[in-house]
Formats: sequence, C-alpha cells, structure tokens
Amino acid sequence: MSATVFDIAKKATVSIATVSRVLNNTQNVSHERKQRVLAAMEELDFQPNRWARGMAKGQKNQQTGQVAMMLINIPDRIAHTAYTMQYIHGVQQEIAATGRKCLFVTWNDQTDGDTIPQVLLDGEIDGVVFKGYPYTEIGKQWLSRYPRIILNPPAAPPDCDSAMVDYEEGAHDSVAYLASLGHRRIAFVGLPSFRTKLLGYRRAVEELGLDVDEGLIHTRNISLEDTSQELDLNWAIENLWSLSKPPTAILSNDYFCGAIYKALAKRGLKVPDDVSVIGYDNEASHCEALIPKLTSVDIEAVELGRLAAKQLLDRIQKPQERYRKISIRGRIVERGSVRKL
Amino acid sequence: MSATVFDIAKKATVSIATVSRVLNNTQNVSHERKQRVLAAMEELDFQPNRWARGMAKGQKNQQTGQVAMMLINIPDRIAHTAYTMQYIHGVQQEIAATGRKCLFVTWNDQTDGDTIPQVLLDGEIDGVVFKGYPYTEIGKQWLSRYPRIILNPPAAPPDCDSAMVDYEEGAHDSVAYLASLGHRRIAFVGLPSFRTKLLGYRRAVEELGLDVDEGLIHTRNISLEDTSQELDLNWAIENLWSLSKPPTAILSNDYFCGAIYKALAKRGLKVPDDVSVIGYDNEASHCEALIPKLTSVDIEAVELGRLAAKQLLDRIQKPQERYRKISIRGRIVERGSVRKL
DNA sequence: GCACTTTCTGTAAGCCCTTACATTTTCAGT
DNA sequence: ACTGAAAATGTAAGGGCTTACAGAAAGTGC
Repeated sequence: MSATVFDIAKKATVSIATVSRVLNNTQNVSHERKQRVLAAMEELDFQPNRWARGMAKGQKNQQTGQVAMMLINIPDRIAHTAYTMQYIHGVQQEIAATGRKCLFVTWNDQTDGDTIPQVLLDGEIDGVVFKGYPYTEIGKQWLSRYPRIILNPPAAPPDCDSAMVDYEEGAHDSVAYLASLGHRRIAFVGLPSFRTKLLGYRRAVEELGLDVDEGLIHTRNISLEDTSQELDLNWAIENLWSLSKPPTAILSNDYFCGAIYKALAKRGLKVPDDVSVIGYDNEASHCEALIPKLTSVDIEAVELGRLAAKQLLDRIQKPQERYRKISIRGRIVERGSVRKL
Repeated sequence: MSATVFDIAKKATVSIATVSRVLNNTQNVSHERKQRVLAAMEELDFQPNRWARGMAKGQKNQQTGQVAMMLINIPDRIAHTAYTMQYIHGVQQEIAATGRKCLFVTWNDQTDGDTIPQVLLDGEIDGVVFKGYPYTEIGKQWLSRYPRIILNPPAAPPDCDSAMVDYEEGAHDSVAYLASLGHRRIAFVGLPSFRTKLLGYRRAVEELGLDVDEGLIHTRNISLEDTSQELDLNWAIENLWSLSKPPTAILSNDYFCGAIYKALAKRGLKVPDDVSVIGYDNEASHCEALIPKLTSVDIEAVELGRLAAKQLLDRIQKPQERYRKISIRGRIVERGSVRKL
C-alpha cells in the first residue's frame, strides 16, 4: 500500500488540503510547513495516485495529454527509412514541447486483420497524426472519431487536415537552382505519378525562359526492381542523348540516381563534369553513398512533422474550423553532383 | 457533460450496480435488463470515465499499460536512420502485442538542459526501453526509478538489462561466409573501437585456418569527414595492396564502403570481380545506392527491439531477478559485392 | 404450500485526490 | 492596542466508478 495524502498530512501534522497545495504548487504555503510536507513525502515515498488526481480534476481536464503518431499500412520498406523517422521525430518534438506525450503506433490491416489499435479503443488520446490509411470500413470509422491530420498523402482528403510536402515548389526550386548555375537544358526523369513535380518543373522552365523541349521529359513506369530499373534508366538516358542537343542537367529522385549515374558512366559521361544531377528526398545515407555525393531536395520531414503536430493541437482546440492543408517547401542540400556551367 | 452510470441507471430503470455489472461483465444480469442497459448506453453515447474506473479498481490495477521508448542524447545523424526506426518498430510491435502502449520520447540534455521528460515525471509508464544515456546526475536518477533496458550500448551497464547486437558473431559469420566462397585472405578495415568485431574476425580466421596476417588488419581513426575519410581509406587500401599477397576480400562497415569502392577503383580494382567487399549494418538505402550493391551484415534491429521489449516486460514482472544481457546474431544480406573465388 | 438454495438486484461505502468556502493567523497602518 | 486586508490553513463536499453486503425474486424438492 503506498502512502496517501492523509498519511502525509498526519506525518507532517498539516491538513490534506495543505498537502495538496504543496503537491500542486497552487497556493501560498508557509515555508516551514512546505518543508515538513516535502520531507514527509520523501520519507514515505509518496506517489500521488494519478487516477484520483484525474478524477478530482474532473471536467476541466478532459484531455488526456496524449497524442498518437500512427503508421497505417506502411510497408516496412517505407517505414524503415530516415524520413519516416524524421516525421516521427518532428511530431514528437512538437507534442513534447506542449507537455504532452506521443504514442507511437503501427497498424497493419494485413497482419492485424480487423483489430483496432488499443489506443483508439480506449480513447486515451486527444488526437492522431497519421501516415497512410486504414483499409477497412470499421478502421476508418474508429480513426474518424478523433481529431487528426494526415502526413503527406497523395491527395489531401476532404475529411481531415493534411500536411503536405510541396513537391511542386521543390521541383521548381531545383530547376531555378540549376538555371542560376547556367543550365538551360534540364531533363526531368521520373514516374508518371510525379505529376506535381512536373508541374513545378514546367512552371520554372517557363518562368525562367529555359529551353522547352518535350524530349527532355521522361516519365515512365520505371521498375522498382533493380535490374529492370537499370534498363529503364539506361533507355531514358539513351533517349536524352539522342536529342540533337542533350541536357546538361537531370532532375530526378534519389532512388533513381544510382542507376542514372551508371547509365551516364556507360556513355562515358561524368557527374558532375559533363552532367549535373539533382535528386529528390535527400535520403541522406543514399545520397552520401553515391560518388559523387548527390545534391538533393530535402523534403524537411522533421519540420513537416512539427507543423502537422502543431496543426493537430490547434484542431483539438477548435474542432469546428475548416480543414486545412498545410504544406512545406523543401530545401536544396548541396553535395557534389551539380556544377556551375 | 458526458453521461455517467447514474444517467444510464435512470434511463434503464436499474441500479448503478447493475450498470457496472453490465459494463464489466462480472456477474449475472438478467437478459432483459442487460439489453435495457446496453440500449441506454448506446443512446447516451456512454463513455466510462477512466479515472473513476482506475480509482475504483484501486490497487489491482497498478500498471499503466504504457511503456516508453526513449532516445537519449542521440544526435539527429544517428536518430534519423533506418535502423533507429527499426529498433523503435520492434519495440512497439512487442509492446502492442501485449495490449500495452508505446510512448515515443526523445531526450536531449543539450537542448533540454535539466528538464526531465514529462513521462518520467508523472510516472505513467511501467518501464522504458532506451538508447543512449542521460548525461546529468538527476537525469540518471529519474531514469533509474523505472524498470528498464538499454538498447545496444557500447558496454552492458551493471544496473539494468541490456540488449546487444552481437558484433562478434556478425564479424565471425561474415568471415565464415567469405571463407565458404573460397576467400583465404580477408582484410579487416575499421575504427579502433571495432574491438568486438575484430574479436569475431580473429576467431573465425583461426577456426577456419585462414591466412593470419596482421597486415590485413587496419584499425585506425578514420575520419567521419568526407574528404579525409577518402584519404584514410585510400591509405588503407594502398597499404593492403602493398602486401606481398593482397587480400581478396574486405570486411568493413557500410559507411566506409563507398570510399573503399572508390579507393579500389582508383587502383583499377573492380568489385566484386577483383575484390569482394562486405559491409556491416545493412543500412538498406546506403547499401543499395552503391554500385554494385553492397552485401552487408544486418543487425536485425527490429528483432532486437522486440526482444528488448519482451525482456522489459519480464523485468516488470520480476524486478528482483539478476540483470540480463541478451544479444542477437546478425544475418548476412547478399547483394552484389561478393563473389565466389 | 413450505423451507431452502440459487440467482438477481439494490444500497451505500469507499477509492484518493482537488478545491470552494470558512476560519484562523499574520501583518501593515493607524 | 485596534482595525481591516491579505495570507495561510482547515473542513468537507464531491468526482464516477466498483463491490461487499443485504435483501428480493425465482427455482427446487418434498
């Protein structure tokens, strides 16, 4: 049996109210009595019962002070990356900064079936920042009971806040960056799903009066499988270099740049001497493994996590306001794959 | 104001005891009344107040059902990596599997000063899995109040459980693996701090009767700074190839292998045709960025996290038992940097 | 129908705090 | 020394639930 306020009060010969006041530092208590109480607490190893506290605080404290960071149906391949870690870290930092706590939850319909995470079930959270979606109806329902914000979905959902990576501006900025170094013919290599990036690319090319040439744009379902990927990118590079005027720089994704380097090397082209290459995502260990190290657009995942958490906290206060879509502009991290023309 | 048992009782015209019995399914309640109660709950959207419940249940329920996963004084460079993510994921999985919840906490003496994380302060956790140490005395004290386990410290501390990556076996296994492919002269390149790995290396070399040659072992304070690192590893490779019989394989760390590839290339040596290279840590995006992709020893971080959490849960049950040091053997992930001799 | 067991149900006490309100003490200003 | 305000302290009322205990209803065997 652990000590209660009564035990402390008796030991320190004060009233329970005084004990409580010392405990919460709410009102003036004479120095001498305070010491007595503190001493008694120390001696009896007093641990206030948190349920009793919660109960006594009553309505005023309906918030649990806990927020969940959820990874929903994220395959390990994606979950186990630096930027997922960054998201989580950002979220946690912001939550901790307000004295709240961050629960980390993974939820996988494949493995868990219809099991709803315990956290949602017993409602010990005020809201959730999540990445990915639940597949099941029942899962969606449970999630929708809480104030929430989704991290970087392909498209902002209509029924909650979202925090997006601004791929358009990122692509725009990297084109502008290359242009500022004198590049006029910039290739775009990516998947057809890179629509937003392509938008940014086109806008920048137009704004800056660079060479417009559809031949410079290669979007194709590049295989994620290694060997085919190399073939795909080889093909892309061959096409680019069969243009009457080949590009002097290539815009792509970190993930493809290894194969791009290789394809360029095959044609005897050196990075960055002959061609500048700029990636996207700034997956550090990837970029730094390449030789030369890859210049890339950082998506600012930590900051995005922080903003998302901040927005969630706002949302918890004001459940009624219109849903917001916040987005964040990336930042170019210079390494060794781009040179001045 | 949300509904209470009284409201339900009134609505269903039963006593609060009956409501409670339905809620907890503890005693027989006639079918008819049970239905009435259930209906009333549904209608009033009854959510039992968890503080009141905790309070009423009293002692029987002293566990909070929450466990913290803490990153203490881990610099971002290390925190934002795939394997940190894997640790966390493993810990979370195991904790969730027992119906508990996982709090994610970062704690940084540099930025936070003497601030103790809220989680420790209000004791809403049953234990903690942590990576890194608090620097301050007061921090250590707070941490030591809880059942805990440390993830992969340089050395197992005497005052808590620890979960270690078995670098010795990992190094041993990779030597054995190379030996099984016909390699007899295997170089070891790393930092002086790679003592455990070196132990495994030597043991394997001896066990398997491979060439013993101190010249094959290069431990030196390789710089973490890019350009110097290249110089350091260049120097290592030069030394190795100035031996009368150079190695046919190199054992190192993922992080150094980029520069090792480059140094080898400089001497006209191709990986894996002329030299096999095997890394350590299996940082996927790093290994896969290299060309050829790097074969590496996976530290099984997810599994280690899981084991650590499991051990912690045990520890919480049996606080008195001797501290344990659990360790886990890695697994070689084959990619393209090793070939049969 | 009676005595007795078994099953249900209700009353009320208690879990351990916080805090409104009442009371006592302290202290400045006269 | 006396007054009134400010500071310190204490008393007691909950807060929403569980559960021991007692009492009512239903079921059993004769």
